[in-house]
Amino acid sequence: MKSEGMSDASGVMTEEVPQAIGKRRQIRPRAERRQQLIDATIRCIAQHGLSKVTMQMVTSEAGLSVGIANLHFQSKDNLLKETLRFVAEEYHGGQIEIMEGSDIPDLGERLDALLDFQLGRGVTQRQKMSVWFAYYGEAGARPVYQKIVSTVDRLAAQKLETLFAEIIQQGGYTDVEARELATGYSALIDGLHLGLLV
Amino acid sequence: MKSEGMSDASGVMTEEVPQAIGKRRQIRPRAERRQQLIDATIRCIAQHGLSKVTMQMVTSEAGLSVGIANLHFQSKDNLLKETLRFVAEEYHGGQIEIMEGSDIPDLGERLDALLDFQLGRGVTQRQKMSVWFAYYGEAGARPVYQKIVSTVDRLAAQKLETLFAEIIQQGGYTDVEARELATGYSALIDGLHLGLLV
DNA sequence: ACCCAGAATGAATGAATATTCATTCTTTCG
DNA sequence: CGAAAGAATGAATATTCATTCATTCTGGGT
Repeated sequence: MKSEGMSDASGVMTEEVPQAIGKRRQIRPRAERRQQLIDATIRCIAQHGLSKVTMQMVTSEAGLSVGIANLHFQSKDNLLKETLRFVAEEYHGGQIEIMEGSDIPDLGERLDALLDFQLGRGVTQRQKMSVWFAYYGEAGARPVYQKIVSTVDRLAAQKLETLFAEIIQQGGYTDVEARELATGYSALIDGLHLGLLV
Repeated sequence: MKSEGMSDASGVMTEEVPQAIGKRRQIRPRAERRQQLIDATIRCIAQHGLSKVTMQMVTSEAGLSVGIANLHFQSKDNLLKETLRFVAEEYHGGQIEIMEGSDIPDLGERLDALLDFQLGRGVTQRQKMSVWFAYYGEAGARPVYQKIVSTVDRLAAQKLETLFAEIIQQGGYTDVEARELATGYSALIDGLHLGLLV
């Protein structure tokens, strides 16, 4: 090892390197840095594709140094896994909150709110969707991803089925199975999202 | 450069390496080798995921030497691009053939045949689907993929809309838009495929 | 003011992997 | 048969990238 005491070897021009103004090293709590890195990862996946993401890319997108991702996430694999977990939980968490939220009493309106949430646009939403499908593409080959996605997926499907069941009961409809309705609805939404990506 | 004339430096034990019996070098036409490599690529993507595929992996899956992929496809990127093109064209080509095939006169039956084709199982079909979605995940970030997919997609959508229009006319239905029906149908099928992957 | 725990940095390292190309092998055609 | 064309091989090379870790820095506690 031994790294030649260089930095500032000149003794002159010790002006902190003029570059980007006020870029002092900042110390922040662990949780905050983790989130910062996950957000950067999402943007990178959306912009370059899961298979082209590198640690350099993510850390510089976050405005931090290369080593920091390993410091907080141990490995690249783990960073990607945690990023998927975050997106999955946020997406499905949002849905579940709407579905069981008692702040919207009318069931029909609740369904509308759900649709709004699922199809609502905005850069962020679009980026999250890119990430979501990037992982879907790898899920077949990676049990870890599959587990994360399916766990959270199943829960949302459950809630959706319940919502449909309530609507069916309240409206006195017949000839409709809540289960099938929920499956079809989910598939339709997923398919529409896919269409938006291309 | 300069490669030190070594090979067989020992001078003894020059027994052709007994390994796998009868593995003589085979010379085949360009087109055949290309297809062989594309098929191997599909299997590799389905099994390991797009981001983990390596040239070693693909060529050895094909039972050939490392260099051959670059010989026939110039680069890895190109091999992947051509693989996507193949899957896209096969999948949509199959659909289109069914939709405009005059060998099934009844329109309803034709729709059934389409469904069969789209949801029909089998290892191969499943592998192709994995590949399909792996690329979808990257499509947002890669104009090249997006172009291939959307071109072929648009064509199939067109044909599907026509089929629905015919059915609507023949059945004398009203209150239905062929365009919307086609969009919904496609989204539903895509969504169901996604569900199958997890 | 001084200390130090822990946060952050980034040059260096090494492993993984795409690509090249000199050489070897097959087949075809005169 | 002999030579030429070009297909195939795989060791060597070049590149890209994750990961490590010695060093530097920061801010709170005394």
